[in-house]
Amino acid sequence: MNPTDHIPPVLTLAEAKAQFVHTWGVSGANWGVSKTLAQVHALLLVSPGALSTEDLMEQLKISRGNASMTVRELLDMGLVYKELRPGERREYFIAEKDMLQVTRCIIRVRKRRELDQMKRSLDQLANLPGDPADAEYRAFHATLTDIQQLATVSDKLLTRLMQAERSWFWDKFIKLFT
Amino acid sequence: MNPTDHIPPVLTLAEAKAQFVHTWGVSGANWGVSKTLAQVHALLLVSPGALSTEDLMEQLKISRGNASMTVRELLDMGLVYKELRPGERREYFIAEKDMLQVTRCIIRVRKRRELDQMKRSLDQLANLPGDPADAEYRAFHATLTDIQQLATVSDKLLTRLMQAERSWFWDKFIKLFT
DNA sequence: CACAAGTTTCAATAATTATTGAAACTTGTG
DNA sequence: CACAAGTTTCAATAATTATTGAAACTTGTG
Repeated sequence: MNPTDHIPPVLTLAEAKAQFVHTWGVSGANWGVSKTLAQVHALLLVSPGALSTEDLMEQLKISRGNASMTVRELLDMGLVYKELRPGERREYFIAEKDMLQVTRCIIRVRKRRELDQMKRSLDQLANLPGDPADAEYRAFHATLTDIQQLATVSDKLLTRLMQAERSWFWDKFIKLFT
Repeated sequence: MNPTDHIPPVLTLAEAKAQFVHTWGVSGANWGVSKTLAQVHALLLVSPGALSTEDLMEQLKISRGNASMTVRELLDMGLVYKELRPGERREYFIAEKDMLQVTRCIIRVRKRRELDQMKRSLDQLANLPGDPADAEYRAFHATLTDIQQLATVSDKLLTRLMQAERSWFWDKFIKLFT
């Protein structure tokens, strides 16, 4: 009896990939993107080569329209690239595999959606005139200013993280926290 | 003509508060909590005193059930406290006004929902055995390891931010980025 | 320019998530 | 313990968001 015979792999590679796609899909829903978007991203991340719309439809069992729109959104986010093959009409897609780049894209997209928009509304409100002698006004204004300051700090932190070079900020963080 | 006569306040305090509640509600939706939850939080943040369920229902035009569940969720998150008044059945609620505390609560809740759960699933997958001679397996494993490392760094960063004392980490960040 | 092989759009529909409101429950008091 | 004054639960419904799939569109080629 071969000594490795009795240690069967728990999952085949294909099964592990499928599970990753599933997991990433669930996580995506928690992150505020659609399950399909996360799954398409996951599938492209673990596929060595580029995939066509047809491949995505088939492997994830989604419609052509869904595949088309989702892929376009991933292209907009910068998480996926088009791969054109000479002499072929069909478009292929390949994921950005460098996790530093992926992180940057995700931070950029989420910052825009979650922070920038709020900041714009707050700036407007915080500058409103009011009677500085009115205690209620002062309280309101103080709360708003606090929130604004927080938003500003978060903004700058995220901007730095986004621009970080692997060599500098990133390594610094890894060293600090690993 | 008094020189200030022709500069009427653009909004009254009440209007500004209403607008803040609205803004915070819209932002809340982008942050992955329900609009109502964000609005209740906003209203409590800008109210000098504590409010009852009845007050919330009336001011935000929401049902009793909604108010009750939303307030409980905010209590669970640690963003809102109960205020009990001797001799009264009715419960009043007051928001945590210290923005450092508020930030901690939000980080904690979001980390749990968005990161911790994903990390658990990933850890399981990344430890799967496979044939190290298989290039496809190595690629898959490398991607997973990268993601895992990223998740770990994010986790530690957020944990630090969460435990940060105003005097230390917080000021450091403010200085670094303001 | 007609056609083949694709992609994109978008109205209809399905799936999901949030909200209502009435009934059940809780708790303090005479 | 009966009642008053609240709170909570949860099934039904409303609102929102995601998905489908067919029609319109695009683009390269004989």
